[in-house]
Amino acid sequence: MPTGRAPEPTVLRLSIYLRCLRQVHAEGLDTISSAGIQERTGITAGQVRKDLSYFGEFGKPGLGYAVEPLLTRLSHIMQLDRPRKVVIVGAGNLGAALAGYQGLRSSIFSLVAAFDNNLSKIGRPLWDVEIKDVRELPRITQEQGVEIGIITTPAEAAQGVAELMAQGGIRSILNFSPTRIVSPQGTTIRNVDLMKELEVICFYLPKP
Amino acid sequence: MPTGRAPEPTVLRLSIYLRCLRQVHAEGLDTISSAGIQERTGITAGQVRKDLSYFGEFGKPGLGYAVEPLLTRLSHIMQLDRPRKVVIVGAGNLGAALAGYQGLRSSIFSLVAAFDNNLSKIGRPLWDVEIKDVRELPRITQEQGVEIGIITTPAEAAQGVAELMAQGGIRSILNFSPTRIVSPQGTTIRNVDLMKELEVICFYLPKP
DNA sequence: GTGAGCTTGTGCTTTCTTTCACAATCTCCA
DNA sequence: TGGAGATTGTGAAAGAAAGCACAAGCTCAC
Repeated sequence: MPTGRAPEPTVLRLSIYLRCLRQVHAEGLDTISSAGIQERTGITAGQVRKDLSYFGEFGKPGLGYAVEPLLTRLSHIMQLDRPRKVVIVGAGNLGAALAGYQGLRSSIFSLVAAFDNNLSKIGRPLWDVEIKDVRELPRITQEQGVEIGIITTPAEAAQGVAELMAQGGIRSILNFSPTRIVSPQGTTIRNVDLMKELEVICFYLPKP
Repeated sequence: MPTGRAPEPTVLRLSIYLRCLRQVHAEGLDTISSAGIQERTGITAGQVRKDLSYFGEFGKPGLGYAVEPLLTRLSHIMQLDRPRKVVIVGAGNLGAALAGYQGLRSSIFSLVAAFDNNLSKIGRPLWDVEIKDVRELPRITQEQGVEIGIITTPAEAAQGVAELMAQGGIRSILNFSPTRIVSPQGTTIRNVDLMKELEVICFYLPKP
């Protein structure tokens, strides 16, 4: 097991391995080799082995990896082995769509509230939660022990929301707004930028 | 100007520069330095200069970059200088949210249709387009010259949809379904994996 | 018990990115 | 016109990630 901590690209792939393992497990297989993972994920076998080796020795030579134990270990490493509460700020189209997402009603994630600053939305139901005033965010997230925040507001509001979240004890933020947020002290931010993806895809369109 | 083509990380940043430049332009500035871009985007000035240098010499020493010309040049490089037609397949929550996205009704992108395979959805309106039978996709995209496809179906359907898209002449695909798609010959795929983002964010939660 | 056959973990090599630093170039004001 | 000040473009160095190849280890059939 290497000494330093895993590089970011490895962490991104961990989530892919996890999905693969869940599927393999559902299919009833007990064991899978790095070559088998390559076949299902497209990630080369060598890469798989190197990635996993950052966290320990999980495989048996000649046999491969035992699916269930590896699933358990990886879930633990990814900190997906206990429930996490999530809030969404910005009850527009995207916010509403994400709020309805089944992945936020799983054994791991649960959506506890949605927030907006638009008075005509506040108080209304959104799927199975109620839209609350964003000014209540710090109090509510603190009280409920919310750890993850999702931002789906317009760009102008994003920085302020991130700060409210930090104030409310949220440590990890997923930002869908098309702007850079300067991380409040102690928080991690990941950006998902739909417009960027759309533009980048154009770059790769065949040149005339 | 370096000979080879730009590395992928550079292309991703190009889109960020573009957004920054649009904003700076809207503010009425004529000129911006790499340091100025760093201030607004967080990308280091040296990185900015190197990225841009892959495509030409756009700046003037002592002055910086002329905003409008650079905007034009970058738009051209990203192939964002002419309209692109887009279709969405999968009229669920996420598909519907994306279909309503203003960015798909801009001077560059226009949404021409949404598709689904669910009979109860086919024929219904979705914002300003109609939901059509996915089996009509190849014909319609071919006729209309659609270049970009967005997949928001469940995982099981994604591969088949990608193939229909390829058949309909689509060359670039944005895949939101939580699965790996094997690119049909001649198409580029970019994946946006929401569940993955959510899981990865957990990894970065402070360890207890 | 033993050997054939897989498959892992990992050091080494190669490739890809980022950072650094500075000569060259341009502007602008006196 | 000339010189101070700013800022670029880029080669060279450092750093990060991916690919490779193989010794070591495990299994299983006979």
